[in-house]
Parts: sequence; C-alpha cells; structure tokens
Amino acid sequence: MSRSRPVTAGSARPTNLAVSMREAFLALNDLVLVRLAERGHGDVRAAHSAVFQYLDETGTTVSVLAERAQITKQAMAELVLYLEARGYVSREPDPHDRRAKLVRPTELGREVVAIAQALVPQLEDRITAVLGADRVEALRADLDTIREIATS
Amino acid sequence: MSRSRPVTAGSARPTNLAVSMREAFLALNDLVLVRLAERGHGDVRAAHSAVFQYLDETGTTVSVLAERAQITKQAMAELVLYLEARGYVSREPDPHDRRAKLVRPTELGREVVAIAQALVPQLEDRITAVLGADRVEALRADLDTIREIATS
DNA sequence: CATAATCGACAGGTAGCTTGTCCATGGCGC
DNA sequence: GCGCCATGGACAAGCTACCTGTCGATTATG
Repeated sequence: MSRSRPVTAGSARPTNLAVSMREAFLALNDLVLVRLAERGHGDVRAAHSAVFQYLDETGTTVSVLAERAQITKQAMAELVLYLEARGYVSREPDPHDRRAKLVRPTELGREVVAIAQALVPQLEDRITAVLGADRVEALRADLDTIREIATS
Repeated sequence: MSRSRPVTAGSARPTNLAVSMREAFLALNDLVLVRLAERGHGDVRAAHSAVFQYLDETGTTVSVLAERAQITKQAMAELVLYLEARGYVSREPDPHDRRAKLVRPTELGREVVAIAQALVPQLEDRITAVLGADRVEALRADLDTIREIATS
C-alpha cells in the first residue's frame, strides 16, 4: 500500500477527470490501509473490505456475503479463509442449516471495523473543512451524475 | 469489462465519496474499453493504457515506458509483448544501443490511440452539458484537493 | 418421497502485478 | 584500451484477486 502509483490510469486518458477520480479514490483508500497497518493490522488488504463491510454480528454465510459484495462465492470464501486464519473472523456451523457456516467478526475483526469506521467522519470533516459542506454535496452528486452518463 | 461490479469498495466504507469516485472512474473507463471493442479492438484491456499512453512515435524502450507508467520493467515488458503479438506495437533494435529495443505504435496501435483520444472531448462535452462548465471545473479542483488532503 | 436448489469445498485458470537472477552491452575512470 | 559498474531486457517464480466448473452433502418443494 501507498506504494508508488501509476501516475495516470484510464485507457489512454479518458478525461483528466477520470484520472483525478482514480487518484483521489486511491489516496483515500490507502489512508485507511495505512491507518490499519499502524494499529497492527498490516495483513488486512483492500479486498478484505468486501468482507468487513458486509459482516454481521449475528453471523452471515459466505454465499450471502458474496452476493452482497457482488463477487463469486469462491472469491469470498478465499477472503474469509484468509481472515479466519489471521483471527479476524470465525466460522461456526449454522445450528439451523447443517450445510451452512456462519461467518462472524472476532474481537480483532470488530477492532478493524471500528478503526475504519472512525476514519470516515474524520476524513469527511477534513474535506468539508477545506471545501465547505455545499461543495462536498455537489461533488457527491456530480460524481453520481457522471456515473449515470457513462453507464447509460 | 462492464461486468457486474462490486457495489462498493474502499476499506470498510471510507466515505461514500470514495465509492462514488471509484464507480464514476470505472464507468468512464469501461466506456473507452467498450468503444474500442466496438471498433474491433476487443483484445485491448485497461492495463494496456499504460503502454498506449506513453508510447512515442520516435520509439521508446521498455525500461523508459515502465518508468513513465510507474510499474516494473517486467510488467511493462509483458504488456508490450501482448500488444506486439496482436499487432498494436512493433519492437525494433535501437540502432544506437544494441542492448535496447524501441517500441513503436503500428498503424493499428495509432488507431487505438486515436479512438481513445477522440472520446475525451466527447465525454467532457456530455458531462459539461449536464453539469455546466463551472461545476466540472470545481469537480476537478475538489478531486485534486481531496487527493492532497489524503496524501499529506 | 423424489427432485431441484443451495452451501461450501476442491480443482484449475487468468490478469496484473511483484522480486530475484542473469547476460549482453554500454559508459566511464584511469 | 582495460576493468568495472550501470543499464536493457529476458527468464523464472510467486502473489493477489478474481473467475468458471464440478461435486457431495443437505435442505426445501411439488
């Protein structure tokens, strides 16, 4: 993380806008990863957000997690296995379905979620302090508009 | 490309902002790839932008390309090899340095660059038409500001 | 009760990167 | 003009983050 990045992206410069978006996104992303690493969670990688984000205190199956994160069960299973091996989540048999295993965050996993979530308002505040709340709102709206334009 | 995307990204939701940035970026990116595919360049992938973007009519070594794109020589060499096999670039020995080979776009490669470059103003126009020039300008500035905030 | 759907495991493959090693060639100090 | 280090590129190997396909076990459904 926070490795030297390609200076640019997008298939042969599709607007500097795209480049700016990518860079801003990567910068924000790295910030979370760096913070986690500082707190001793250096083995958490970007892809694992797909797990942490959709975890549930009540326990969730890999299949459901995969569906929520829009990746295949296999991909999600691998991420979960990795996190289980490092103590971030546990997998216990579902008492109501003997095929299923429920994925739950451990104490360590909850810590990761807490750190990441604490960073959100902190970042928002820093950004808002510089840009102003209305511009942040406009930014959010415009990004969504652009996505719609490009998707249609 | 334009496959189903993870609904979200960022290590455990670092601001919806980051998610919006990523999605907007991916949407714009896919647009270029789709356009290229329509014109018969379906074998050009996103990673190849790193080559096309830094190609030079006068010929450029893989080492230089790698440095410009901020990836290793090996990674760049692979991309170049792929594009050479499909006729997008040629590699000829550098007359002035018998170690070096110069990578140059072929006619096909120039076509790809042209298509991608033509799309830039087209997209900008569509976006500007909806948002207005001043908001696009603000967007660009704000994205850069955010990157700076996150990088510092 | 038989059949279909679902859960998770296993096998295997791909893209896009990385490090490390090696050789041929080139530039440089002496 | 010789020795030495730097550089360009090739080869090997490995990793992450995905994918498809298959299968046995189990559960839900007609």
